[in-house]
Order: sequence, then C-alpha cells, then structure tokens
Amino acid sequence: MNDAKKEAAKTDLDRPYDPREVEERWYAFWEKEGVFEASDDPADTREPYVIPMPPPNVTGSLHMGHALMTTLEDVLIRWERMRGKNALWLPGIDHAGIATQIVVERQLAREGKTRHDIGREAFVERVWKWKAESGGTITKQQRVLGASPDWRRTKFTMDPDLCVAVTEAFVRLYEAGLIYRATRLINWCPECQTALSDLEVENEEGANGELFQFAYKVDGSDEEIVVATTRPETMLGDTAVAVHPDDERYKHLHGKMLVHPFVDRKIPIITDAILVDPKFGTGAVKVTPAHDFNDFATGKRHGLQEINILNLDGTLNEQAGPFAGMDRKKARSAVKKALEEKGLARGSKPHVLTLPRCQRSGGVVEPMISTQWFCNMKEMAAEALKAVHEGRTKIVPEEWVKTYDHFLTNIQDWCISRQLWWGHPIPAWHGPNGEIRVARTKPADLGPEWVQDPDVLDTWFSSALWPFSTLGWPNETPALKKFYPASDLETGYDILFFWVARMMMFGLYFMKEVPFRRILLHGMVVDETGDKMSKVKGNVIDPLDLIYGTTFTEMVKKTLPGAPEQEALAKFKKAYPSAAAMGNGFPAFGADALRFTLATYPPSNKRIALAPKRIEGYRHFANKIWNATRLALSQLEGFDAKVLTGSAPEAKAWFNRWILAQLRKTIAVANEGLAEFRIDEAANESYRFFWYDFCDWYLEITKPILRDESGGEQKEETRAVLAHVLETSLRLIHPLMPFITEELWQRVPRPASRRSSIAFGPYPQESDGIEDEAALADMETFKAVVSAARTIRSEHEIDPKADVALSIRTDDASARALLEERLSSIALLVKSKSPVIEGTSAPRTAGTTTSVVPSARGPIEVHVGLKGLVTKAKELQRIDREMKRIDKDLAAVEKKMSSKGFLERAPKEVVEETNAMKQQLLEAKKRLEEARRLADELGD
RNA sequence: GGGCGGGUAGCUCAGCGGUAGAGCGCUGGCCUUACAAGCCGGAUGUCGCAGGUUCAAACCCUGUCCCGCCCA
Repeated sequence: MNDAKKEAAKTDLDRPYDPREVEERWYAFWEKEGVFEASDDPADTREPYVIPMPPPNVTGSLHMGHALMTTLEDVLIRWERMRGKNALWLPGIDHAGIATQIVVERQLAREGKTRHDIGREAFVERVWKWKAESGGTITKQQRVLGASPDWRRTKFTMDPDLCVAVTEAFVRLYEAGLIYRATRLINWCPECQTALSDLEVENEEGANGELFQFAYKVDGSDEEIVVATTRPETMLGDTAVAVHPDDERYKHLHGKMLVHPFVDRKIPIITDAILVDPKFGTGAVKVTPAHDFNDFATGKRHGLQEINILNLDGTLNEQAGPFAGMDRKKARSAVKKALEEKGLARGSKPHVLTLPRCQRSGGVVEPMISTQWFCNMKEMAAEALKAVHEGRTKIVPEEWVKTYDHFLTNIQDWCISRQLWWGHPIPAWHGPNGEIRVARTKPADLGPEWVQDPDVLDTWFSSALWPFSTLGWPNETPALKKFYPASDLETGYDILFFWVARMMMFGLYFMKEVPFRRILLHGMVVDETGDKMSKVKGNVIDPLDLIYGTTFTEMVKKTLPGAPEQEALAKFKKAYPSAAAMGNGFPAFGADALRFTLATYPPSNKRIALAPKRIEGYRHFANKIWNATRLALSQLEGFDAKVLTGSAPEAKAWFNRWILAQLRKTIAVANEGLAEFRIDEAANESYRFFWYDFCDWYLEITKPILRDESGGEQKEETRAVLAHVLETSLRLIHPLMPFITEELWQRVPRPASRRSSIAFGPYPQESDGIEDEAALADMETFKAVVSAARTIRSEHEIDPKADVALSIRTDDASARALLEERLSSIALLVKSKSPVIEGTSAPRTAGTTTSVVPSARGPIEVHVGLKGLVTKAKELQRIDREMKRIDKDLAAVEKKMSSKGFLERAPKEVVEETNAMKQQLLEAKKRLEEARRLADELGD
C-alpha cells in the first residue's frame, strides 16, 4: 500500500461507526456481483439449498413479523450459500384476494364509487394498476434489511405462468373427483359478501352478549315452551324446537306442534340427545338449520326444512315476514321488541359468548346455506400426515407435530370458491340448463350461452402450489428438477394450517414428493409486555423506524393516526417500557442490529417480545466490531496477506493457541445452531466469542507484542493469527450482520483465494481453528488468577494506575510453568510491575492479602501487596464477604460428601470432582483465616 | 370442553438431572492513545405453588394456580 492509499483507508475507518452510511453502500454491490443468484444449470454440481419465501401480501408493508421472517431466512440462506451450496431463496408476492379487493374498494369509496359502478373488468384493471404503483413496497423494504433472495425469479401469484398452474391444478383435482360443487352450510361474511373457509373465521372469545329467552305456544293448548338464544333474529328461520328424549319436563309434549308468532308456520317439538343438554337453560333448544352448524346437522337427522332468512348483504329476506329488508342487527332488536309486545319474552341475562368474525373485515360471520366449490382433503391429508410421520418432512420445533396432526386428522372439505372479483377465475362454465363443464380453457363446442363461473379461488389455493408453481410447473423445467423439493420452509406458526399443511398436501398430490424437507416455525413478534401488536393498541413498531431512527412523536402519528398525541405516546411507552427510557425517539440502530436482535430470540418462542433496549445493545455490538477492526488494522499495518492460507495459521504462543482453540469451538457451536434452526445459539456464541474472548482478552494480551518495534517471530505469528481470527470472525457473523461485516471485510487482510464479497464465503469451519483442550483449560486458570488479583484491587478501591506487588504461589510444577509463561501478561492485566511465582511455603511479606483460586492443577494462591494502600477495616470487610461465600459453597459440598447415597451411587467422576472442590474450598478458607490474622499489618 | 406453550435477577430472556446464567437496568472505580456506544469490579434469585421420583431436581412425574395461543 502506498502512503496516500494508506492514509485514505485510515481516515475512512477513523470515522465513528454509522450504520446508515455503511448499510446503504453494499446492497447494490451484492446485486452487481450476483451474490444472490442461484443456478438451475443441470451441469452445476453444487448441492442445492432452497427456501421458498412466504410471499408477503401485495397490500403489505413491512411489519415486525416480516422483519423476523426475512432475518431468519436470510441468515439460513447466507449461511448455506457461504458453505458452498447452490442457494435459492425464491421471493414472491401474493395477490391476497380479499385483502387487496378491500384496499381498492376503499379507494373507490373515496371517489364515491363502488366496484359495481365501474364493473368487473374495470375493477380488475384498477387492481392491477394499483399493484403496479404500490405493490412493490415490501420488496424494497426487504432490501433495506439486507435480504438476499434471487430477485430475478420473483413471482406474483397472478403471473400468467402461475395462473396456468392454478388452472391445471383445479382441472386435475376436478377430474379426479376431488373438487366438486355442493350446496351446504358455509361461513358467509356479509361485509365482504363472500364465502369463507373455516380457517378464515376467527373466534372472538369472551364477547359480551345476551341470552334472550322467549316462549313458543303449543298449538291448541295454553302450554308454552321456553327457549334461549343469543341471536333472537334467527328464530325467524326456526323449523323445530328440540328437547332431550329423557327430559321428564317435556315428555308430554313430544311430537306436538308450536305456533310461530311471526310467520305462518307451525314447527314440531323434536327429541334429540345430541343437540340438547337438558341441564343448560330451559332444556329446550330452538333449531335453525339454515343458520347454525349444530342445528344444520340436527335438521339433517330429522329431515327438517332449511329456511334461509338472510340476503347476501346481511339484511333479512322475504322469509322474515314483517322483518324483511331490515339489517340483521336492527332485526335483532325488532324481533325482541315484537316478542315483548306479544307477551312472549321471558327475560334475558348477560351471557359471554364466542363470536365468529371474518379474518379480513372483522365482521360477524353468518352461517348460510350456499352453493360453492369444495375440495375433498381427506386422502391428501392422510398422505401429508404419513410424510411427516415417516420423517420425509421434519417439523421444527417438534412440538408442532401434534398440532399438525390434529388439524389433518380432523380436516373438513375446503370451501375454495370466493365471491370476489380479484383472484384466479374458476375454470368452469355453466350451461343454460345448469350443466357444468370444467376445462383449462373454454371448450370450443360451448356457445355464448355458456358463461364462466363468476367466482374466484381462495387465495390460499394458489399459495398451496407455491413450491412448484414458482419453478415452472406443470412444465418440467430445469429449475423444477433442481429445486424441488425445497430444503426448508420457514414461516410463522400462524399459517401452519392455511399454507404449510396445504402445500404439503398439494405437493404430495401433484409432485408425488414432499414439497420441503423441513418445516421451520417461528413465533409471533409482540410488544415488550407480551401483547399482540395492533393498531388500536398503538403498539405497532415499523422495522424501518428502528433501522433509520425516528422520534416517538413521528411514530405514533403513524400508528395511531388522529389520536391525541399525548394519549398515543402514553400507549406506546406503556407497551415498550425500555423505549420510554430512551428519551424522545429511537436512534438509527441499523439493519444489522435489528437483524441480530431478532436472531437472538429462540425461534421456538411462541411470543417474541420486542425489547428496544436489546436492539440498542446489539447496536453497541456492531460498534464493538467496528472498533476492534480499527485496532487490529492499525496493528496489521504492512502485514503481508500472502501469509494467510485460508486455514488456521501455525501457532506456538499460548494466547494464539488459545484463541484458535476457542475459535474452533465457537465455529462448531455456530454451525450446529444454524443447522438445527437454533440461530439464537449461533448468534449468542458469536457475540460471546467476539466480545469476551477476542476483544476483552486476546486483543488486550497481544497489545504489547504487536506494539513491540523490534518485531520477532512471535510478533509475526501473532499478526498472522490476529488477521486470521478477525477475518474468520467477520465471516462467522456475516449471515447475521451482513452490512458491517462486508464493509470491514473489504479492508481486512485475507487469503488470496477469497472472492469479491464476504457473502461468497466460505463460512468458517472447524479447520479455521485448532483443537487444543489444554490451551482452553490453561486459559481458564490464567483468567482466574488475573481476575482474583483484579478483584482484590477493585474491592480495595486501589487507583487503577497504581502498581501493586503480586506473588502467585503454587506447589504444582506444571501450574508454575504455566504461570511463568504468562507472567508478562499477568503483569500487564493486573498492573503489577514485577510479579513473582513462588511455592506456597515462601515467606509471607507483611501487608499482603490473599485469594485462593481453584484450578485444574490444584489451588493457586494470589497474594497482592496492599501495604500503604489499604486499611485494616476494609480488608476485614473483604475477608468476611469472601468467607461467607466460601462457607456457603463448603456447606453444600460437605453435605454431599457426607451422604452415603451420594458416595455410593453418584458416578465416580462426580464424586471426585466434588471432593476436589471441597479440598480447594478448605484450602481457600485456611488462607483467608490467615489473612484475617494478619490484617493488623495493614494498619488503620 | 380438548390441545399446546409459558411462569427463572427490577425488565427481556437462556439453561431443562450434577455448586443458578446473559443482555439491559442498578452499583463502586476508571476519560488506561480501538471503542465512555467503552474498561475493570460488585450486588441481586425459597427457578409460580404443593407433593413425588432420585445419591442429587429450575430441569423428570403428579396435582394445582395464574398468563398466552390454537382447536371445538
């Protein structure tokens, strides 16, 4: 390096670490270098590794859940890519039927129009236009996070090729008799005006309602029978009242008829042991087969009439007699009032009930009889169950297997048609006489009187084909051959049924092979107090605000628009106590820090409570990496990178051997964690290694050696090890913090074999370190000695600049040799100019204090000279504290050693260990007592 | 009603059979030429409660109480 260049590099890194400035620099570089690209060339022999990205909704903007998913998947894909796999992360966007239609309808509403005003064709065109304008938001945001999918392969579920796949799948299932049309009781959302599948209905538990009682008069008698309901308006569709066959109260009424008070109808009293619980309420149950799932089944058992009283928009139809035309809510009070007027009301009481709500609109769902398309799932579910049980697909964490089993074992036929305009059209044509033809395109022999089915398919139908439709299916493309089945499907557990199970079923059905080898499930990001993030709670955090920084005022303006600022702020701060302590906003934490934070939560946590303080902590970690690299680079000036071979350099010095041995262990832990979807373990171990092993000990120990102007063999060895460990550490951390590691890696000496970007790897492997258990154990001894001396210093509040006399005593020859070798480092770290190593029988110097360090080589005494620095009183305090600790440990150990059962039954090693511990504690106690006796020497 | 998690330091969480851990917070001392976004120390827990198994239990078993989620 010439001087000018050297100067440039120096000033460049001398600036403080600023994530915004660093992070905006690298994304374009990665794309230019083709880092993210996977190859479907059949000649490419690399092992494929594939994650199909859960396609975010086209309506979406990045929320914390996306950030978590993006982080976890990007870590995995970057790791596998660095390991040399042909890594494909296949991105995409979901057309999100209902959600998108709602968004565009709202837009129209602002113009005072409905979709019916402009017609279907214009509406769909409008959706496409909207998609073109704002559909890409989320992919831009994913780039900010550093996501590395193969963008060239981005798919949209409404792309022409995916439409072909959807039609093909539908036709094949229809031809196999698995898709059929039927009239059934289904879930109807009057607000979206479409049918829903069972999964799209969310049950709101604990809703406050009312249990209203009223009487039906028995025909031709003065008697009455009282029934209870939470939905009084449905009585307009009642076609029976059921009692339990054994209920003595009603035996005399079996088979009698009741008079409906509002419509011209007489309804029977039936007996049904399944529907009726005689202990609940009056023991008599009104039966509305057309508007209740239990009643529907009861109706089938008894051949009851099914009377639909609702229009599709939730108003009452002509069957409702005098109530026709009313909205269902209005009708409820009107029916109650009318019953009261007729003297049939029999009181009401508050009742807690479960309300079925539409996942998208939030409206109350009505069971309604309707003709829809269904898909029979039974056989496919059995195959999907089998695949998991046989281990062809593994679910991680395993606890989800039960949930998966339960769902598939009890699966119901899937209502796949939706009365929407935005979505995949159903490839069926209706003839003038009710005939139906299903085909890939409209058959030529059908005249204009044959019209295509107006419905579209459930969004999840196309999603279920995702792992193969995105690779070209039904065509046998090279990509399909190479990348199916995928390796890992990573997603939130909330869509295990919606998406994952259905992909399993369709994958097995169409491809005759599981769609992926593992299902990796992560939890839900919630606020710091554990509450779900939601707009009304005002606890939503936009990941971009964490990355770029913002004021809390700005934030709550977005989360709670229109709400009084103080109120919104209060809500926010209550949800994030640790943020409340940060002043009036988030600083720019950067994508690296956010990613690292999200990666440190075990994915198996069902709830991932986002603690802003934690992000701050990892922001500090990034800073630490930055500064450690600055230091290392200054010490590596003029270092010739040709020395680096790509694996661990030869090392003789104890500290070099230790850091390389520790590095090896860390690499092993990281790789294991990443392999088992325990990214948190990899992250925590990397953090621990870099900060505590590398920065706190290694960089400190090597400072004097690297500053030694006279050079020498050890200095050159150390420079090579330092360069190697640093470069390896950056590669180790890269999948977690891609930006800062790339930035620094580009400046760090590295082997000639490395490619243009750190993202190309290789990921560290064990040969980057060395195996040396002794070096690790000896380091522990060294650290214990240094810490013991430092503790004495600190407890006596000795000026950090003051030099102390230090004598370290052991009678073990190997321990002695070990300490001799490390003496200069001990001197440096303890701040003692001339420490000595002696036998335990060496004469005591007056005015010293002692601490005993247990070690694998027996107890080591650490004597620190305190004369003139410390008072007797202080020393006695210290001794008492120490003594208390030892006595506590000793009591526990002695209890064990005096237990016959322990001595006889515990494994030999455990007994030996415990005994050794006891001896060391006794020794330490002896030293302390001695120190107490001698405390006088210190003076007052 | 059935199922699945969780209850460990003030907070967010690891640990899941052999002497209780991390980060943040708290606290004492230090502006030691990489980093005060830092360094060297320290304090803090009847590991929800009650039984049981075991030489040994935060960890396994049983019961129980809270909290959350899913299914019906």
